[in-house]
Amino acid sequence: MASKPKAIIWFRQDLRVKDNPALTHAASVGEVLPIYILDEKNNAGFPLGRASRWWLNHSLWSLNQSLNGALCTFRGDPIKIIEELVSTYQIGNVFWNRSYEPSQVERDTAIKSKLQILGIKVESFKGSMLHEPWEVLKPDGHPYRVFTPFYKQHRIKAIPRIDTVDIDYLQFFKPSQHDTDLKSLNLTRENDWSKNMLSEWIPGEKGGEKALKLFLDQGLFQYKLGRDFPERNAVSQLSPYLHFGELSPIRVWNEVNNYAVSKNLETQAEHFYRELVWREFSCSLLYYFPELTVKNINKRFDAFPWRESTEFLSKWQDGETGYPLIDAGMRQLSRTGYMHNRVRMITASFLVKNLLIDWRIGAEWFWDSLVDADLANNYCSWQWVAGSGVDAAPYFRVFNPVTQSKKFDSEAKYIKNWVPELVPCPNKYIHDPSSAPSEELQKRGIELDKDYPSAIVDLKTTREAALAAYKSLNVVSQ
DNA sequence: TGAAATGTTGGGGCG
DNA sequence: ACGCCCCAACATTTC
Repeated sequence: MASKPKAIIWFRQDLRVKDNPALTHAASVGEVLPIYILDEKNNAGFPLGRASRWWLNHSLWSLNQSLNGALCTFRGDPIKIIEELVSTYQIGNVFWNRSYEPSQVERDTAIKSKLQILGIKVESFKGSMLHEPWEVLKPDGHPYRVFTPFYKQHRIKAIPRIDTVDIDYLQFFKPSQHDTDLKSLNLTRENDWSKNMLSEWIPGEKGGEKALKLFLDQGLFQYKLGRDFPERNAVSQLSPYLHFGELSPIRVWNEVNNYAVSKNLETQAEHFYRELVWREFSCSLLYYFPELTVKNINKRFDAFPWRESTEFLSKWQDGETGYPLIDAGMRQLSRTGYMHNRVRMITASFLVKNLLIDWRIGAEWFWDSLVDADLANNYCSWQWVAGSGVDAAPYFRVFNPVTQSKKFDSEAKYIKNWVPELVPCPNKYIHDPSSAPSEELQKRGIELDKDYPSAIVDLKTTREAALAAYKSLNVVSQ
């Protein structure tokens, strides 16, 4: 008896049902086996961080719901697992949406050719990017190294169409001989932190839809200027959904575009597109410069005199630097797996330029802590801040956390939210308590180094030291 | 997707 | 009335 043709959809960073071309194609073949493989070996050097594992766990759970419980999860080497599945259950087709990290590209290429030798039909699709790295190149065929021309080139290209599949018509089959339970992945453990995370986030496709609607309602109209203010709800907070592919960038682009056109918000939207294109730019950079996660793109930085200071590092990580905006950001990160974009730049600048700690160490902390931890975005951004990347911030651009605080959190709402011990502090001193006369703080019941740390470094002298260190590299600047 | 130092200008106080 | 100084406020430059 001839059974129906079967297809595997291998979910990776596309944990959604809507606008998922690999799923659509699998559905068109016949019966579908949706799988996810936790491939920890592939992330050599970059094992999933604790925030990522938490998010992934909930996202897979949510995807399984959307697939009526048909999702099968495995851990181990994808080639072995897929090979075994196709031979055990006579599966003729394997589909996935492409990933672009160097180790993923290498792995997927090997899997594709091995399965093809076995006579399996394998096809991969564009599902995570508006345009893939090889679709946005300079006229001479080389990759862009500067954002603005990349952006211009990117923007003139037509945005791809949205793919749709009606989930009710999907027919699944169960691999009866395997343990495919999500729990066996052991991704996360329940504790106080994870409980709090559940009050902050709704991972998964539905949560993504909700976040997108919220952004259209409350963020987009004030995006251009408002996104600089950490206490205003102007940023999209879509990054984790885009990283895990719970929202497709094509859908996000289209929804924002439709809404912006109907409400005359095109200028605001354009600034949001820039951020989407930064994501694509980072993806392209990592694709063409695969070592940027471990090495300075600008080789002159190899001689940089980084300082080893576990004491400063842990104070930065714990949000105990004595600079309230820095501490607010770092505590938001630890507590919620997220930090507002501007505050990311300021905290990163502080680590690299005021504490002179290697950007790779900061990147590693963010990688572990962020729910939107993304290899390309994270490491490109850190190199950008450090000044060691392509098209990076000039080395002399040192953020002053106190000035930034007064400018972008003038009422200290963000600070008070994350550094509650400073709530009684007078507004005049809250951006830099160490500069306050101690009796002024005592009046409000605050004692430095007891209730809140005094500043761990002096901004002026550390800034000068950073400039001197950078100068010693003879980095060419504008 | 800076900040600080330096330069310039112009109004007001004052002799 | 006038020049001089002071010093914001703003602009430019330098790091």
